Amino acid sequence: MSGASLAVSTVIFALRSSGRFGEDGGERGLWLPLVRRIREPYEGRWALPGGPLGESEGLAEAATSTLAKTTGLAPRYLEQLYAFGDPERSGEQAGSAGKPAASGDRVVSVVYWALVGDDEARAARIGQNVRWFPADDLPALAFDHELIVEYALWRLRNKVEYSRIASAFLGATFTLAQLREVYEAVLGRTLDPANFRRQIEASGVLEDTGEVLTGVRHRPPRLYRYNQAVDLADQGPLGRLAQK
Amino acid sequence: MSGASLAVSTVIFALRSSGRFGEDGGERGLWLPLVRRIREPYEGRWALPGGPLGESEGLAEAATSTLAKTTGLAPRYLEQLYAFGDPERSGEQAGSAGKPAASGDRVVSVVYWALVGDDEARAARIGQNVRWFPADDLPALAFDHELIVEYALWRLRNKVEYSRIASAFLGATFTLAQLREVYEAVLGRTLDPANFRRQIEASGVLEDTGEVLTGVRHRPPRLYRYNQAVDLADQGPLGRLAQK
DNA sequence: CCAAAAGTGTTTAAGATACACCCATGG
DNA sequence: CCATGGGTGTATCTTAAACACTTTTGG
Repeated sequence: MSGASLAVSTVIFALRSSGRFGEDGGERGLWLPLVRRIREPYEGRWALPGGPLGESEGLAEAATSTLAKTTGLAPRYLEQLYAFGDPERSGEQAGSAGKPAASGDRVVSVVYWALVGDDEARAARIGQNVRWFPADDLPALAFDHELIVEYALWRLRNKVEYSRIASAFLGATFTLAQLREVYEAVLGRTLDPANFRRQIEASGVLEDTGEVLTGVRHRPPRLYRYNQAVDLADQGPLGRLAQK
Repeated sequence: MSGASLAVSTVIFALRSSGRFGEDGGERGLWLPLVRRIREPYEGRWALPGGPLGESEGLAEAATSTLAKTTGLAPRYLEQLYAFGDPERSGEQAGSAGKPAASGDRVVSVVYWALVGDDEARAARIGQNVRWFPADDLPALAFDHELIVEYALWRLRNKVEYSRIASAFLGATFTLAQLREVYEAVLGRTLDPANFRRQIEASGVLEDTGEVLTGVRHRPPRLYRYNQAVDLADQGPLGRLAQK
């Protein structure tokens, strides 16, 4: 009936220090895992993890299972990005040295984007054909995956400014400085600590745990947690559907 | 390979006076065309227009062709809304008297939303099983289409505030009052004419045509057109892809 | 001249930004 | 007591909202 087969792919973001992945220190930045293609088309190129949609699987469910298979992680946040379905998107890319696909295999990809926690990503099991890359320094990708990653980054940077998704990169409790560092890394610019504090407090998304973080060689910062009543990401009527 | 067939549906919005469709006068409001289902499941119920994805058709292309088949219209604006693919979404709805679907026919729907012009919608050819309904007073719909329409309305109302999509409801040139009426109808509240003028002027999306609209029994208003250089709807990296 | 909507000006309030300054802890 | 980041106060700038007022047409 339908003229296309259906796949689900996921853009997975983690926030890590910019040295080698798994080490501490240095600037924090966004990283994402890619898988190396072992078949034509684009054999040998890096691509977004994904796979065909299972018979009785929901779309978000398929994205979650891809994420688990690739990294062994569960997403802290998951949202649909876009459905890509141009007939030519499996073919050659302009200016690319990649091998063009044989035509006839039409694939529509429903793409999700996910955020995983800092600590969890560190412990992520990594397979033979899986590697993490800095989001701002990617190799040439298969298919139209470069456009997809670019769009996912754009969505993430927009959304971090009007929702509380930044919390997905952190643990259950955190200091305002840690939260601010997430914002700074995602947005790529520094923020005034004083004004950041006021903005977050005014938004009402934080709760004071009453505890402080000790062991630092300066005044101990308070620990906060996110207010459960505030939705992780405002998606309107889709809210109940998105994070079930 | 894939366990689901693929369909493309479209939520089509027109802005019309709230009397009977095709007449003048009264409040302006959003209307949308629905088609009556002539087969199980949900036979006799109203549903969003749509159909299976053609073999060599792009997703947006399929949405446009559905729109043409249903209303004879070309969209002034078209954007992907969401891909719906829960395995149970073809089944019965809670509290509904509709007939549940036979299971086994899994359908993933990529849904688009479209805006059509006032004047064009008036001349739209209407088929036997197609009827326009006010967006705020819909009958019970088939499948999960009520949720889909609700989400489309939410997106439209959000987007009208930070993009220039309102122009899609108007002709090539228009007065500020006409533009304001579009905003008021979509948002469902009145806006201060003085402040509206300043906001729009400050945003830089309008160009003065130098002409005025005559024949009104008060001071003739200026006619404006939209600045081509400003993108119709900011979709970031997808901009080039969205309106091609 | 009058009604009606176009268009301008002004006042006020709210929000964002910049930055000075005090606080509390480890060493 | 000093260095360091946590946390507070405040002056300033920008933007949005409310609303009085002037302008220009048709009747």
